[in-house]
Amino acid sequence: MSVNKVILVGNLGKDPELRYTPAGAAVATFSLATSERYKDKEGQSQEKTEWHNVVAWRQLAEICGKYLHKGKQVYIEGKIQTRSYDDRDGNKKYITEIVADQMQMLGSKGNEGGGSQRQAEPRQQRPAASNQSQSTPAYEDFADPPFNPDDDIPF
Amino acid sequence: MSVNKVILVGNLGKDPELRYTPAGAAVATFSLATSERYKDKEGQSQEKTEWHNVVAWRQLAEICGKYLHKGKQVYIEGKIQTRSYDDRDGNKKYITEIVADQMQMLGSKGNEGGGSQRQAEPRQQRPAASNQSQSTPAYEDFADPPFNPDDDIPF
Amino acid sequence: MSVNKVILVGNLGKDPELRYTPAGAAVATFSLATSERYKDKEGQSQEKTEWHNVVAWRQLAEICGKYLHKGKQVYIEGKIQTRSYDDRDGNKKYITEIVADQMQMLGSKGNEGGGSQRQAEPRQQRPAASNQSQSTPAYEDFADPPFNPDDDIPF
Amino acid sequence: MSVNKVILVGNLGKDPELRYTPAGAAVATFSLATSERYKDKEGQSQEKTEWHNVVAWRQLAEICGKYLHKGKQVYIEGKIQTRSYDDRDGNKKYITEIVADQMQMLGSKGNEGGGSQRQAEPRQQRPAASNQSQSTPAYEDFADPPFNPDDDIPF
DNA sequence: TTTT
DNA sequence: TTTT
Repeated sequence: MSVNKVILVGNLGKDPELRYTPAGAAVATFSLATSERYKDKEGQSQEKTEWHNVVAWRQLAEICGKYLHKGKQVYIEGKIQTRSYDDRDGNKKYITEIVADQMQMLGSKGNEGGGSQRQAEPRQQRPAASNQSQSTPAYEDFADPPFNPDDDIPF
Repeated sequence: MSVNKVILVGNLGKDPELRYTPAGAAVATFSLATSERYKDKEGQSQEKTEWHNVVAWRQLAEICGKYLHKGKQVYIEGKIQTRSYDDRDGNKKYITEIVADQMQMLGSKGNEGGGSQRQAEPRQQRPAASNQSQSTPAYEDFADPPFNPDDDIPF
Repeated sequence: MSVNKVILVGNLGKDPELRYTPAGAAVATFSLATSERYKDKEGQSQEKTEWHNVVAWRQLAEICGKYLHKGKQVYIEGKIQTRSYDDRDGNKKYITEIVADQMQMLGSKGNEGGGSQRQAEPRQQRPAASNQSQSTPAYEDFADPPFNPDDDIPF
Repeated sequence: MSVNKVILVGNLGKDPELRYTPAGAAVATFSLATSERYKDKEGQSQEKTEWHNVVAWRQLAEICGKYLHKGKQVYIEGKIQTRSYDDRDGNKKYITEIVADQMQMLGSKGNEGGGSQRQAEPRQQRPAASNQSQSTPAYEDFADPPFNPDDDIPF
């Protein structure tokens, strides 16, 4: 009896992070920028950027991990989800994420943004150790119903 | 060069809050529940509810303030926006909101939820003094480009 | 590399038609009205109604056939598809349809429109013989890739 | 009380046609391809292309006429509209169009498709005489409420 | 053919 | 805090 749908077209701020749950489920996370032009009070054209935390699971995570990179323009369809976690100081914090269920790469050839990779081939996998995200806090009590990754989430 | 679009169909958890900026711009805020059914590991049907902070401005705010109420089912179209504020303890916090640019009341007659008002007529205006939101922190440094409410935001 | 998405909220003009392909795949069709208010040149408020041909397949078709009825308000998500057929006079005609992949009933209790059934229980199944649609022409050369109903479509 | 929304990401099949109503309102039309991959019965990957007739009005029409061209990838948001007309033989025909209310060019630099123009600058205006669309029939009885172009539509 |  |  309800709808929770998000549609984004934007560019990745960094290469995506691809990790695996202990049970082996792939999870990709990346931040996506959308920007909006507007006129300020002086009539000057300004730009405001919104950063979205995007999460993809399983097969879609693998695809994101392989083919997306910093600067890439993508279409994302998903839902909004807010989860809470405790930071190092024990404060409860909330983070809102977009759980992607569809992704389309846009501007195929030549629109590879400012990223370090520009080829259409899969990005090279970086070692897991250097793969720690700074931006997204760890899931402490995770429960994403549709996918049931019944164990710790690696971010 | 980007798209930031949200589509929600859900029910209001409470009556909306309607306030005015010093410059006279109307602002309505309300929380909207969307829920999702899923099967847990035991195969039991479960429900997970997501709460969305919705903000409407100007004419749309007036309409929301007048016609929406607790339990009402609505269609919302808007964009995702995250702003930061400092809580009482001086900690920087972030809140993600849906800035509505379209609202449609659904299920008109008879689907008035569990709210206190059930008529199609405007809800009675409550005194501004009792109108303080608990749920949404004050805007300290607000800048919503399209609307430019150039002064303090009352929540 | 592309997106084809439709989101509709409207009311059924008639009860849906539920049929089965020779291979046993369920197909539901119904027309859905969306309407728009506008001011004419004289400043009079007018209404313009748009009728959408909606098609649902398989499990979603069964649900539509069982629970939807004339007047019911629904949310539909799907894609636009145009197919051609030859009418009785041998003229090539085109019909644009919305192939639904998600449906949500709205305004649950009390918003059952002007239909003949108002209960939440499944609508009674009518005999297949009386089930011929007037409104949607027969598929002659049908190919809906995702579903591959590899045989004649009964409308 | 209803929603009629379309979201497309696709590529233009030709340069857009830009015309003006007698009253001076700009109208741009173009066809947009979206395509979908699927597996056929033999498990072979196939592609199915859907062509959408897109119409834009006024300022958006001018922008489309100036900056879009064959092959360009765009994001379109709008509504579905079906209108009827009589063809040369006096047969009533129906055409379904997407009336755009938002357009975003995608894949900015380098993703200019197979078109004849590849620069970011405005396309050169072609003489109106050579501007007759083959693909979209003339409006005979046109009434687009929000815009009220109160005269003949040039296609 | 629906609904407000 | 809603709704089914």
